[in-house]
Amino acid sequence: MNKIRVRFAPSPTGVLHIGSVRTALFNWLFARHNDGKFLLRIEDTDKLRSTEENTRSIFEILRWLEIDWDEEPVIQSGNIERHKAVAEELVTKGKAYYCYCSPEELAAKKEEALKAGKSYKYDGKCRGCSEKIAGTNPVIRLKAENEGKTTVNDMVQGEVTIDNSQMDDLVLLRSDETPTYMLSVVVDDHDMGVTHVIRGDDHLTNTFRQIQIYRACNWDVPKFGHIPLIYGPDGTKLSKRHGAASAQDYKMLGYLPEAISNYLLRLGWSHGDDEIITRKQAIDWFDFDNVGRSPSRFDMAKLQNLNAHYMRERDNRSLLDYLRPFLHSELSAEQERCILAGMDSLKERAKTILELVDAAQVYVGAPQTYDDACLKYATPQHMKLLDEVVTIVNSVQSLDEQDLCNRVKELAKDHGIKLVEIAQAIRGALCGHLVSPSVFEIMAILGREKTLERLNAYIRHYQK
RNA sequence: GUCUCCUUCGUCUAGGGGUCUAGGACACCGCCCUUUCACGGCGACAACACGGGUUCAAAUCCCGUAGGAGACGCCA
Repeated sequence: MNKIRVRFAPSPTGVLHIGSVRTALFNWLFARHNDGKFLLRIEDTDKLRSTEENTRSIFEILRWLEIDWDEEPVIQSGNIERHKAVAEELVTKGKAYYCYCSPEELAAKKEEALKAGKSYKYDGKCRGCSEKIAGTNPVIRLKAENEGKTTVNDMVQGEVTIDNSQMDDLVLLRSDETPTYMLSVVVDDHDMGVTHVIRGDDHLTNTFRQIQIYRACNWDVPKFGHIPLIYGPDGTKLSKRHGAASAQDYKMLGYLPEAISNYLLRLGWSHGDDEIITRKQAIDWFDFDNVGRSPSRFDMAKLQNLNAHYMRERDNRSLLDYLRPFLHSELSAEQERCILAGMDSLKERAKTILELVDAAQVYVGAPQTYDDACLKYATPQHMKLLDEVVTIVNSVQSLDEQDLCNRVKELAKDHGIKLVEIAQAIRGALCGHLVSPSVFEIMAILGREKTLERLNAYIRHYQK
């Protein structure tokens, strides 16, 4: 029995689109589920737009998402001679031919066809040319079958049939003797022993062209699975202008890889009512029967929700390591101690690492400014209360969250006011704004010295 | 324009002829918890695109219509 072999074949002409990441994930899950191989191929034949840096970032982001590959990645540009040889062989076998039509000539015909309201298709003028005339630069075109119909049994889309009269004599080899994408994919997929081609929906119609190449070469045609594209909230293809479209973008926005994976998996695939799905479950459950055929829209709010979930699930130490690169400076041992101590409460309030970074500022340093909202808790009466809080902080033996809470509650009671009045004033002093974990927890973590500094600074600031 | 695909709550989806007065999740709204914000708990709102068939019975099958998307390169 032949083992399943799938591949992910990005072109390094930019960063990885989030839709490509999903394609990679589906390929990977399919391979792992079936105990097959997941291969990588870098389609760098567009030399002008492909860069080393993009290739590196693709590897990096896949590793980050824990999508590992099984064999040495294939670099497509290394196979150009092979592609060329295949094209020439097809000419000798009478399956392809040299075409001497100039681009201008073709453009004119195309325009004419368009004007007449007809769809353009190469007219096959050079179909008889099996010889290469010395000193010329013809392209090689495939002699497409245009009788009958071709049906693909797609793993996602089901049976798709096209009339072969639609088929075009596509270019296999350009006039500069470089292979076209159509030729390269087919040859490489064949040479790599790819059994299942899983890719974006946008390739569905290309599939029929590629099948023709497989047939001309007399090669086994792999199975195909075309997964629907991901759209933005407005229903058009997700792109940069929707805010973030690449995996890198989401990484920088502070999303965890496991959240992105989980979200992408559920976008277009389902397993009953399950929403939170571990890697292991994903591998166990993944199959193409449950991949939807309709395109889906990217929903940032749901991603955030999942991210919040996975942040709460992460242990505090790993979260601390995670937020380091987002910080402006190195953390001191003391700052680390505080953040770690307060992490349980911090992570519960953050949906992204970026938000966690903001929330952690309480433990990085004293507030530089105070939000206007603090004004509400900066009246002379509040200052008097804070003076008493200072007294409490000075008088207790050590700062304990529960103990502080009890004492301040007592204080509120004595003054006949609600706890919130004092708590918010303290919060303003500690954080510079009015949203944070428990102020008593913060005081206990910060310790007496820093707590007093911040309380006094606040009092001084508003007493002027 | 031609070809191909798609169409269940705002969004992601469950559903594969009767168990659907259509289930879950996110978002939104309300309540509870509460020192703020979150978390958590409870609840509300909310969908089978439309029109024809087939059938005792259709969200589920068939055919149209409309809308959306993708492909039509010597880009990948």
